[in-house]
Amino acid sequence: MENIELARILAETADLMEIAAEDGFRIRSFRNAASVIEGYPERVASILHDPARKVTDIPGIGKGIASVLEELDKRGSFERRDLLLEKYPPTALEMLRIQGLGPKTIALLIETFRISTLDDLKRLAEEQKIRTLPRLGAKLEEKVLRGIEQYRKTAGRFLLNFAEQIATELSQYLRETEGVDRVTTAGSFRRGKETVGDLDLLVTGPDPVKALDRFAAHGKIQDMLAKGENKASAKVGVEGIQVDVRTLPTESFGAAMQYFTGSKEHNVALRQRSLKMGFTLNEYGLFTLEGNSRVASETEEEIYNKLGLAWIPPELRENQGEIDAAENNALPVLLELGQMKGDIHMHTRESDGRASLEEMAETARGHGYEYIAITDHSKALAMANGLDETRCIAFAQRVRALDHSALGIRVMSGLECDILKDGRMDLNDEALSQLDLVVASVHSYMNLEAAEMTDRYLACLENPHVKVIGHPTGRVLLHRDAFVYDFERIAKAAAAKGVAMEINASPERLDLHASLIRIAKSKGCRFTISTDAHHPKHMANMTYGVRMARRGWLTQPDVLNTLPYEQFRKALRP
DNA sequence: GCCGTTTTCGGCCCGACTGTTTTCAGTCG
Repeated sequence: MENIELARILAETADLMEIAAEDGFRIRSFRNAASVIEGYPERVASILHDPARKVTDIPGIGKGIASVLEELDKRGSFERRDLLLEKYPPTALEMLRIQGLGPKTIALLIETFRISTLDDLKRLAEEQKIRTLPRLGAKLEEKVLRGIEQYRKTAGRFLLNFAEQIATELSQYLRETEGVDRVTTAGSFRRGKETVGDLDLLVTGPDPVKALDRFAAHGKIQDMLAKGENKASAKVGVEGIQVDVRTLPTESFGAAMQYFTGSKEHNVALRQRSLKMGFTLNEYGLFTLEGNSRVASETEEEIYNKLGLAWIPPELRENQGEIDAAENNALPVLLELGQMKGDIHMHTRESDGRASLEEMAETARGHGYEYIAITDHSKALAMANGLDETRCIAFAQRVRALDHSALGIRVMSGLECDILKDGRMDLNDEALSQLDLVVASVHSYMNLEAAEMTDRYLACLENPHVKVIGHPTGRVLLHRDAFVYDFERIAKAAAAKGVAMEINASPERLDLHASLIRIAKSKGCRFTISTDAHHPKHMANMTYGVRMARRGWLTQPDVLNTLPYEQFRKALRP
């Protein structure tokens, strides 16, 4: 079992334990173990199998969790979890995802009404049964109905990092098939969309059909939906992500890539263009309307070129002006991951990070960065152990003392400072003035009316110490919608003040999303891309932020942290 | 359940909001 799966099962068990009202500290230990394992640089299962090693050497793993891990490794579950699942339906875990419902209410609802599905829950709310229970009322019923709707809207989609893990694993596996040359990912994953509904894998080679048999034999296949000569579909893993594998003759590889990468809108526009030019385009190639002879099919470049277009990077294929740009040779030279010179939003153990500043600096060096900024939370985020003025100043001094010589990389002393309800900063100007970089973020009062939220951001921009707006819309993918406010106005004001907009690269956020990036750019904004890393491992998420920037048509000069250190400092709001 | 020790127990992170209450339990971050 992979680390991420072990982690997921431990975290889910913690959820069930919470519903069962077990000891809070024990629950926290399970959660902590899950997060440690998720971020552990080595395969925990390998340590379990190595008699010379002990999992209890991993901090956060003691005797109890060690035996749980052993049982998990052997049979995929463990006794405590089995007992909990007997008592509560697995859908109880889904109910926890509904905003406004917590473990106590869920336990009460399950015990009182014996409900087991989300539909049952929905019916309870509609029939106004929830309000018959003590301390629960009409407002909660409304909230539950809204919450179920939101949950259903996002179910069946997966985060980019999860999709990437499955795609990488299956591609490597299929590539080992005899007769297979090439396995590539198409679809929304290739376009870098922030969430992915299903994965499309394209297989070519002299004898690609064997790949379908091999796919069907993979241990993670839960449910084989279809399998024929050219295509197989299956639900994969406990999460049930749908994976489609298609086999293709080598000569139609380019056409298939083009066709299955999409988007649908881009392809429709491209096919219309083909018809006008006397061609027809499908997944096998570009053909003449008269005589049906093949014009192009082996590579995407060929197809685009025959249609009078420059090759269009997948991230732009949304029919949002890219076809015109390709026709006029006006496509942007998109930002590349290798151009990033620093990561300037990250946390350490000083607030809610999991590593020391030295460890973060070392990992950043490994990524080849010239500089980083340490931006721990401010005091309003009490649960994250946020810094007050005194701690902030002391920590900044410590960072300064270590910068450069001791850490081998430029380290800026920064802060992710909360924007209070009225737009004031959480820490006073005296403390903020001592810092190299203040990222201002909203973490509270997220449901303000649009006008009030707009005023809040406008007020925040007035503070001269604010250099970057962190995760500007607050969205959490598959979980929480973006804040509602006048984004154009804020973007314009930020551009005028020289405040950069962050593209938060965390796969849970990917905030800003592409259309807002384009709006902000059109208003004159510049950007930073940062991972918001709470663990050294998270610094690798930069790739997702860059993909999002590419979807927003950004080029190297748009992004401040592509600049060398001195220039970066000068480019920040003065 | 983990950890650290003044080492086999006792501490472990908590402030604020919401909706229901009329003093607070549950949820969220």
